[in-house]
Amino acid sequence: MATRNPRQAAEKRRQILDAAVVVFARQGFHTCRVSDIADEAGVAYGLVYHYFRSKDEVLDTLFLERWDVLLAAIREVDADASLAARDKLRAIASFIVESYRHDPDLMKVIIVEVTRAANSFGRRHLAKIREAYDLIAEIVAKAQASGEFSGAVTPAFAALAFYGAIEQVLTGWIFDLLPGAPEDYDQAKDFVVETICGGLDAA
Amino acid sequence: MATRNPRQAAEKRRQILDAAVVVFARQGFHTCRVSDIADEAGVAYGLVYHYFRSKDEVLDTLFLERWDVLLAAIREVDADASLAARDKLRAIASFIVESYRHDPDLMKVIIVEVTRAANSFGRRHLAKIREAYDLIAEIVAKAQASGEFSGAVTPAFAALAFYGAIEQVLTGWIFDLLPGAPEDYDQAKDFVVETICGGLDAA
DNA sequence: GGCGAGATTGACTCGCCAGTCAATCTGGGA
DNA sequence: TCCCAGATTGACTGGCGAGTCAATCTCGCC
Repeated sequence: MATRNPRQAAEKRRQILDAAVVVFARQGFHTCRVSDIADEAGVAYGLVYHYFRSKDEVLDTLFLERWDVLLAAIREVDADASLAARDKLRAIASFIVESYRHDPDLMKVIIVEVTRAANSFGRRHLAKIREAYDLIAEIVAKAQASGEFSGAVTPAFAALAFYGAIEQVLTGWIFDLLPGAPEDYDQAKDFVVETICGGLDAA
Repeated sequence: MATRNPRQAAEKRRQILDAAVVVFARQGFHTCRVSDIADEAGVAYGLVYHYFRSKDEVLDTLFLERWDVLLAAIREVDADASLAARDKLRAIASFIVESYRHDPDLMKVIIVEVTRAANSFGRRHLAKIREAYDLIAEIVAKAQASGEFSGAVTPAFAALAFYGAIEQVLTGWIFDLLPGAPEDYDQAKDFVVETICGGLDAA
């Protein structure tokens, strides 16, 4: 075989994906040109099309890669029977916030260009996004059955409110609507859980 | 003056705006062509540019018109000293849900194309959108000062969670993630307030 | 009845950029 | 050393659609 080391090919592909994250985060998916990605990656224009069928596929890849990690994390949390529902939600909130802390550009791209892009990409990945809602709803449903949560609200609704609150906070950080210092990250995890589980009402 | 009845000009303009709502809701802002708007309005292509400087300005106009109504509604609710904070939030949730019931296409366009379009239009109108968050945060802050709400969470955070929950529910209706029958609309108002104020925890 | 300001028309221009492709390079195997 | 599959290059094309503009129409006024 005359194929170059397949490791190197994978690295080039990765290099393009990483460059895409930077460019998408900086300029937005629709505003940037494919040549911007190639330039950022230090690679010729055409090579992007050697590794990906289209500009769309680059973003799809970034999203699916990361979202599958998120889904796996939620499933793992849910499987831990020793955790109360409140702690499970805490763990999920924590995972998402830590994802943002670890790679804010990637999370920005996923939220801004996919999750919140209800037309273009959000619509295409609706089923995938919905999986996360459903998993969270399942946790709520079990907690309601066991009496840990009240049954005043449907699980589907609770899941939407929970996920919506987290996403809104990340969006707040992304667009400087909310202070985003390191200590705010940890506080946010508590705030989300406290608000959704405990409510705003005085005790 | 040789100007045609200014009433008729205003009506033509309105006609174009209404057509734009239909087209944007159906096809999305980026996917539709200006000629689609003109066709839907039963008007020549060029006339759109007689009344609006650009395609963007059409959407800007739709958003600002409606958002100002929302801001006015929130201010009015807030000004009513006889209302508890919980009731104020209930009234705001109700107003938004009723807006959706009354004109789902318009609300879809505003949410999908502006409010959640964090890059393009969402960014342009960030300050305007933020006004709503700030108004809600103010209500929370006063309730915390009076002891109605606990101080466990910052007002800015509570406002984001509250607004995020409502928007997520509307998004759920828009994309059929959540049942959207008439009775669900009224239930949703209670759910949002119940979740944010009362929390999921069993009493 | 005829004038003219503004309304209305729609064919056309023009820039942009995703995607193509033929040419060139490179490195591992024989 | 030579060969060639696959990697890499970047100039080029093709289509699309926003915005322009000169021509035409319409209606209120004198």
